[in-house]
Order: sequence, then C-alpha cells, then structure tokens
Amino acid sequence: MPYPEGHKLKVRGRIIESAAKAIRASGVQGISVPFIMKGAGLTHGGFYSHFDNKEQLVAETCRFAISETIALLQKAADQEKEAPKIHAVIHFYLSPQHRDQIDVGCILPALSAEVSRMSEEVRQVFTEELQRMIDFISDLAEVDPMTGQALLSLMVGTIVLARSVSDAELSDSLLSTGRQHAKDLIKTSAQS
Amino acid sequence: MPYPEGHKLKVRGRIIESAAKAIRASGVQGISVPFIMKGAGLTHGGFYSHFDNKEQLVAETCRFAISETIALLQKAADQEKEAPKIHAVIHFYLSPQHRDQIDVGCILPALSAEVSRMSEEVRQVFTEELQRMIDFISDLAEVDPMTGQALLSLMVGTIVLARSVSDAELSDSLLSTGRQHAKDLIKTSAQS
DNA sequence: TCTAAAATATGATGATTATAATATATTACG
DNA sequence: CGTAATATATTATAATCATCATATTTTAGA
Repeated sequence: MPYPEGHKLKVRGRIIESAAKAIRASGVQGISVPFIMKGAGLTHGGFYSHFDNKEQLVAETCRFAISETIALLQKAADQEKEAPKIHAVIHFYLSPQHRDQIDVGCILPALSAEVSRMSEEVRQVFTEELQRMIDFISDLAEVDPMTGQALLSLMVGTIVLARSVSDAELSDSLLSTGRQHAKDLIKTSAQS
Repeated sequence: MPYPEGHKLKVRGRIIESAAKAIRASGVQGISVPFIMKGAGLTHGGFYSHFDNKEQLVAETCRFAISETIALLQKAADQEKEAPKIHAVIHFYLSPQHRDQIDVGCILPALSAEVSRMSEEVRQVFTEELQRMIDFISDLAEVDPMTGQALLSLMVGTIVLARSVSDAELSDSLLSTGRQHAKDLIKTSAQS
C-alpha cells in the first residue's frame, strides 16, 4: 500500500472543504472542477478518482457545509452566558459579519435557490440537513418545530435580501429588523 | 425608416420577457444568450444590437420582473373583498402554486442569492425594485416600513426553503407555518 | 534499493459559451 | 418598383467546461 493510511480520505476532505468555500462564494454554477481542485492544492485530473461527477461533490459539500454551520451556531450559543442562547444565535446569524463573509457562512441563503433546480440526490441531502437545522433551532429556542421553521425562514430570507442590496443602510436595516422580529416571533409563540 | 415604428422596442421587450422566464427557472448562470434569444423567436446574433452585454440584460430583466410581481400581488389584493388585503397577498405568495411555478413567480427568492455576486449595476436596480416591493407590502399591511421588511424577509425565506426541499410534507409545512407567522407578525406589530 | 500499486498530473475531446464580424433579409419611403 | 437603412441571421473566435485516457510521480513493503 503506497501512500499513508487514510491519505486519500484526507485529500477527499480537502476537496470538499475547498468546494464548500468556493460554492458559497460563487454558487454551484459559478465554480469549476479545476478551480475547486486548485483550491485543494491539486490539479483537475484526479477529481474523478474521488467523485463520480460534480453533482456528487455538491451533495457531499452540502452535507458538510450545513454540519459546519450548525457547529458554528452551537459555538455561538455555548459562549452566551447571560441572555437566552437563541438570542446569541439570532445575533450571530443576522450580523453584518455573517452577511459579509459569504464563503464561511451558512449555506442556506447562499445555495437554496440553486438547490431547487438540482438533482434529487442533492435535494435529498439538503432536506435532511435542513431538518437537522430546524431541530437545532427549535430545541435551542424552546419552541415547537413549526415555529422553528418560521424562525429559520425569517433568518434565511433576511440574509438573502441583506446580501443582495447595494445600499448599505437598507441592508443594515434589514438585519436589525430581522433580529427584532426573530425575537418577537419566539416571544409571541410562547404566549400561545 | 424601414420596419414599423417601435418595432425594435417591441422585440427588445420580447427578449426581456423571455429572459425573465428563463432566468427565474434556471438562474442567471443557468441560461445562455442563444437560449434567451430562441425564447424570443430570434437567433443569438442580434442580441448585441439590443444590449451591451448579458449583464445589462439581467439588470433590465430584474426591473421588469419585480414590477410584474408587484402587479401580480396588487391583483391578488384587489380581488380580496372580505379578509384584509395583505392576507390575500400572503396566501398568494406562500401558496403551493407560487412555490411550484418558478418561472412566473417572484424574482426575489429565485435570484437574490445570485444577485449578491453580480455587478453594481444589477445590484442597484435590484435595490430600487426591492425598496418598491417593501413599500408596497408596508402600505398594504398598514405597518411601518421596518415591519414590512421583516414580513418580506419571512415570505422570501419561506419560499426559498420550501422550494429547495425534496420532501413534500416538509415543504407544505414550511408554507403553512410561514403564512401563520406572517399574519402574526403584522398583528404583533400593530400592538406596539 | 527496487518495485508495483495507488495517487496525481498532463493532455485530449467535444460541447457550450459570450461576443464580434460579416452577410442576408426586410420594409418604409422616394 | 427600387433602394438604402435597419434588423436579423450566419459564421467565426477564443475561452472555459466536464469528463476521459494516458502518463508520471509517490511511497509502503520486499
């Protein structure tokens, strides 16, 4: 056996990490196999010994990227000692930093629209991971899953719109209004 | 002057209409100039006598498509005689029909993520038209513009996610939860 | 140190793309 | 009815892409 144990798996991981960054920044249709391989320090040729095709890479990248995001949100929640943990997550998610750093942010606002038009394989992975995200949010906010869904929809929609406008003031306003109403949404649901 | 008066303008309009459908269905990066021209009943050669480049077409298409959507929502509002008009708009926007008919639906969920990565020209048009959409929603719901922003964010995020999942049940649930919370959001804001 | 399997690189293919240059078709007007 | 301006079509160009075939490099174990 040439090459150290687990070498190929590590490289595979590097390709997925490279893809995760590139795809968030430029979209699935905005990146190329050669570009992703370059980002992993390789050339394009070896790609097909790691993946069947580009679509399969996208599916695996979605899984990886959403897990990464959940971990990031978990960290934001863990660091909060005073306010409700869900408030920390809302403030993190709807922050100018998260809006501006697309390539390390949540994949949902960056990729959902494109995923709608992709293969069943990708959409299934996306569905599973989205469900995990909804569960995470609902648990943290201590609300029913339906409210968790609405909360996530609001957060995703806010980032999507805040990223698309060129007017900084409007963008900031979208974020701050989003934060306010996200918290209200939880409070209102608690009353019923 | 050969060709009837306004002929070129009409053709230009047809190209934009073709682009609006194609772009909503496949995204900016998912369509080609030849494909759009074919949709307008032309070949690709004449494209550059109508537009400087693809980017300019996208900008004009965004303007057209959002106007079209506002008109559509206005119609939904006008037809409602009993319930609050904003409820009619919410039910229309967050309906399975709107989720499923991407090519004639609102451009915001279909294109926002991609617009984030486009030229200043496109983003400026997008910003103007988004502002008009926010004003329209706020007026109709009789809420302050900030609440209108949050309402639109929730609606856009809901459609984005509902379209991306492959599980029909989850998708329907996202829609119905979105409708409920959209109405709650207005009610809550009225109290304060 | 040598070797063979495994991993990666190089090169090729055929398709598609945006855009430009040139050719052809159309039609209002003289 | 002819013509010249205008609109559209055809063809060309150079780039990029996903994917495949083949060559080269790497390194664990003999």
